[in-house]
Amino acid sequence: MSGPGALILLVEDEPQMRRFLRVSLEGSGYRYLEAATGQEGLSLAAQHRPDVLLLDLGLPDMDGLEVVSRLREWSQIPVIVISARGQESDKVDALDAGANDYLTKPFGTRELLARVRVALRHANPEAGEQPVFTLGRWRVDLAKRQVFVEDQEVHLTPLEYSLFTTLIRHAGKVVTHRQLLKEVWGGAAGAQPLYLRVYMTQLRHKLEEEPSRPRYLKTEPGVGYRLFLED
Amino acid sequence: MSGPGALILLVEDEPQMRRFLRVSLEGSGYRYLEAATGQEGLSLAAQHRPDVLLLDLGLPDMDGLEVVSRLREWSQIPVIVISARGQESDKVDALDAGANDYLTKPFGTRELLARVRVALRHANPEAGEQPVFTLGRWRVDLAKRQVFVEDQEVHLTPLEYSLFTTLIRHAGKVVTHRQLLKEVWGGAAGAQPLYLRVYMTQLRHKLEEEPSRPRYLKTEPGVGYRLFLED
DNA sequence: CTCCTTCCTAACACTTTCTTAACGCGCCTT
DNA sequence: AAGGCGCGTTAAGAAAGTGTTAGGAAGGAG
Repeated sequence: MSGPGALILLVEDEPQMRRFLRVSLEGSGYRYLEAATGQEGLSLAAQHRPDVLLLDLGLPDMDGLEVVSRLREWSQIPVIVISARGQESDKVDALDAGANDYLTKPFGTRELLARVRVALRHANPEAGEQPVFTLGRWRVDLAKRQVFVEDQEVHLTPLEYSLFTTLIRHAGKVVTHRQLLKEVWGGAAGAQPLYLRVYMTQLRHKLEEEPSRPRYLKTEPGVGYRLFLED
Repeated sequence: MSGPGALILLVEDEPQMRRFLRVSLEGSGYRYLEAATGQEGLSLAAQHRPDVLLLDLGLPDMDGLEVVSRLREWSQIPVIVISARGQESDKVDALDAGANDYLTKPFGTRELLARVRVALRHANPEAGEQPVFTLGRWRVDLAKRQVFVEDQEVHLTPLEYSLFTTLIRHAGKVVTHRQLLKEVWGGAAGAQPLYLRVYMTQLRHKLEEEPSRPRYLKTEPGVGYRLFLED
């Protein structure tokens, strides 16, 4: 997760500051977690693997620097330190302990958010493994929006692709007619079960070896369709 | 190269500041390069691939922000901006343009060095970035903004070039209409899908052998466009 | 100011995709 | 065995999306 919806963990003991940052971060579309102590912060970081950690140095239970170095024992999560201490030696120590950035209070919200964006940008230079779905002779590269059968690319129209990936998302499970129509054609009205039959036929012709006796794109009579995982 | 011996490029027009930083950096064991203008800085960056770039925003020949975004067209080299301007909006703009850090003059040497160490620590292990992209008969020098077909230079207008390099950045993947309009025309409103059709036509005429049956600049109907990598 | 480049816009031809209808087949019920 | 039902299949028209061209507006350079 790198764009909006990224998870930010704030470790800060001052309630007023927490409330302020919470509003700023949630208002910018980030998911948000908070801890009031270093112990709690480390434990939450381990549990939830946030995308960025905002760390106040002045914590009651342990030194902020220790939080950073403990975290760095197992994680490369970007850490932005926010601190009232503006001494150069404080900054140097924090940065050398493993922090990625150091912001002195008071600071502007917009600068903080910009630095969070930098951290997120840096966090995954496409580190996230590309989502590729494979099944039998099929390979689907969700990122590139490409479908291969026996390493031969097959072109799918937008609706075909949408229908197919919807089944992939629910791979193995039955997806009802209603659910498919909703997810592929959008909640709007007008979508008829007939569409499903037409497009399932087309998908089978493009993807199945024997379209008339499908191996993976199975019909569940009276209920819906299912992408069969077993062989 | 990431530890001592790393190469630092300083882009700064003020001789006094240059001398000062040179002493600090060389004294810390870094290899050192300098440029007095944005143009020279970009060119040196392309030639020598420094591990970190220190950039003064107040350059005589071009805006510092433009240096960053030009650089980001082909390189992920960490950029630390050093500037006399301390306004929050300056910081936000620079960071959003692609800078990794922002330091306001005057600053302490030790803090600068600590931030350089952070940048180096972060340095991309995946050094595979090339300022030159080649595909079939095409060669694109991202640093110099030059495009060649069969070693013959082809002139692209700014928008054509931007559209082309956007597709290159996402080479192989489908780029949606929305995304292209956002990245090429800027988030602002008014951008219409019609623009894409017009400029794709022009690109194809300038770059493709058979513009009406493109080999690389493919359309994904209803979705977007894709720079096709396979043959 | 004029020339030149680049960008935006509109019109029209064309292609792909979507929707719709008709028909065939097998299964179950009566 | 006949009829109803659900699903698969096919094809054709409608709709949506795309390619192409050209001309005028806007902006910058000399």
